[in-house]
This record gives sequence, structure tokens and C-alpha cells, in this order.
Amino acid sequence: MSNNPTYFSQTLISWYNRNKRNLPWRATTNPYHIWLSEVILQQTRVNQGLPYYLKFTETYPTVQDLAAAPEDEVLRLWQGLGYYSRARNMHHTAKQIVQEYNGNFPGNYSELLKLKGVGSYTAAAIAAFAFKEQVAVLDGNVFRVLSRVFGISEDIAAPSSRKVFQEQADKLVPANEPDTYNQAIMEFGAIQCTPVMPDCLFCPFQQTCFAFTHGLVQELPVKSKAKAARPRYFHYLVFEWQGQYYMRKRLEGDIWQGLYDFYLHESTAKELLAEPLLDELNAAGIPVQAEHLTTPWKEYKHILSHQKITAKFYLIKLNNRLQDTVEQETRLGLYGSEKIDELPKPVLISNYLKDANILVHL
DNA sequence: AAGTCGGGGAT
DNA sequence: ATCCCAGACTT
Repeated sequence: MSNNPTYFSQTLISWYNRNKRNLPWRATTNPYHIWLSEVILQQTRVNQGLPYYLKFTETYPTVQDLAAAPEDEVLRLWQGLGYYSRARNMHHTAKQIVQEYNGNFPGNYSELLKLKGVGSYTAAAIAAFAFKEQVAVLDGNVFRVLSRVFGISEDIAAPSSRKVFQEQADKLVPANEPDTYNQAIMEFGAIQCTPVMPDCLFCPFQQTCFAFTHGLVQELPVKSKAKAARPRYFHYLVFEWQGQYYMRKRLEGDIWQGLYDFYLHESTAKELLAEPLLDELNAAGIPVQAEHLTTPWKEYKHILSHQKITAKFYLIKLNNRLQDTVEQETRLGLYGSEKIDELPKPVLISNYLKDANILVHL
């Protein structure tokens, strides 16, 4: 018994056939559906992504349906999944597939890699699952399994380590069933060779796994720590006029591009300095008094992997609608609650709208 | 090579 | 609190 490629892949596939979960994207070879599932599952757990996969395949059964949809609608369906560039790139690529590829996905790894939002992982996944190409997927699960089983101690967070893992991964993919093998190694990482408390007691590689036989399961894989999230302080001014609310679409260059929020003033310190904000508002032609800013309606902590946001919301009732020129220059638009419901919004904004009873979720 | 981009669940 | 997730893109 050893860790030669055939032993490894066959043992893994055997384990997979006994332990695999029943997931809908494994029951198809439709490249469109496989692409959808892979984009949704980037940096996303199966349990979180599953309902989104079902929504997207139901709402957009074909790539033509997705291509024809408005971007706001696609982002609204994506709402809550995070990393919204995935949805924007996916929409872009759907239109490209329809217009330039006659509705057909390219059928091999190197051509798939050219698509926006399709990187090395997703290209390999589609190539293997839809077209049975002999390519190795390399995701977080695969890094961990290979590190432990074969004793690879390069930092999995360092881009330079990729080559070592890719070379090992490439040796292991069987020619006859690259699809099943790639599913198997990711499933094995997800439910057996887990990041913490892996189930080594009932592991089929107990005798051959480098980490287990050397007592290094806790040490592998090696991963450098991410730097701390930076604090940010958001002050949202929620302007209401006759039961409608001013919102605007977020621009490029920051989080939540393409999603809608309110008039945002960001401060570098925790406390709001009212004076400069009032000056800013008056210069913009928005009539706000100092007393409007004394008591926020509510404060939220919103944690992202790279930012720690403290957000305060100030509800400000306007006596008059803003002038047309002010609306245009601030890019603020007036929306009733039914329209707001249809807009794609960050989870932070959805939470506020719900708590403030502006949006009532059933 | 390093930074940026979300949100949720497990520990 | 900390880690990590079927990563990709920009600089």
C-alpha cells in the first residue's frame, strides 16, 4: 500500500461513492448549470450557495434567459451572497456567450479561462464536470488534502506555492473519470479532511497520510494569517419624503458596487463631526439641521472579512422634495417601499430597512 | 506578491 | 474572537 496516483484516486473515488452528498449540480452535464454552480460556490459553502443555485436555475433556465435579464435583477437575486463582482462578471459573460459564442460554452480549459469571472479553478471545474477533460481543480479543499496526505508544507496562502500543489494535483487525475475524481477530492476535504477536527479515525488514508503518520495533522496545511480588518465608520442619512426614501446606486471603487444604499457620510473616527457634514449637505443643496444628526436611529456592526463597519442611520423627514438638480448631482432617487424591495441592497441596508419597518419581509 | 472584494457558519 | 469557505481580479 502506498500513495501512488492510482491508489490515491481509486481510494478517494471509492470513499466518494460511499459518502457523497446528493447535490443538484452533480446531476447534470449542462455546462451553463455547472458554470452557475461554480461561480456561486466560489468562496461560498455548499449550504449557503444551494438556495441561490436553485433560484438562478429556476429564474434563468438557459444562458439566454440570464443574458436578457437587467443587471439590477441579477444582483437582486444574488443579494446576500457577497462578492458581487461574481454576479456582475457572470452577467457579462452570459451576454458574451450568447452574442459571441452562439449560446455555447467553450469546450476546454484554456478557452474557458478566457471568460470574465472564470479563473483557474472554475475553468478546470467546468472542463472536468461538463466535458470530462483531464484537468485538476485546485480549491481550498484540495490544497488542504494534498498538503496533509502528501506532506506539502508550502504556505497555501502564497501565490508562489500554487505551482507545487498544481504539479501534485495534476499527477493524480485519472484519465477515465476526471469528473468523479475532482468531485471526490473536494467532497473529501469538505466533510472528512476538514480544517479543524478532521475525521482521521475513519480515514481511508490513515496508513499513508503524511500528516497523520507524522503527527502533523494540526500543523498542515501551513497558512499565513490575513491582515486585520480595517475599521470604517458609516453615517447613513435616510431622507424620507411622503413615505418614499432617497437611495442611490453604489459606484465602482469600493465595496457593494452596483448595490443601492442611502446618502453616506464616512468618518475616520468613531464620532460624527456634524459641522463638516452640514457644510457638505448645504453645499449640495440638501436642507438638514444640526438637530437631525444628534441621535441616530440605530447603530449596527457589520463584519466583512477585510472591513469592520460601524454604521449609524439617521432618519430625516424632508418637508419638500429635493430639487431636480440636487437629485441629479447627488444621484439620489426617490423610491417607495415596493420599489425598494426590488432593488439589490447590501445585507446591512436590508437589515436596517427591516428593523425600521420600511421593508416588511414575510 | 499583495490588496481588494461579502457574508455566514462552525468552533 | 478566529478561521474558512468549489476564488478572481487589479495593482
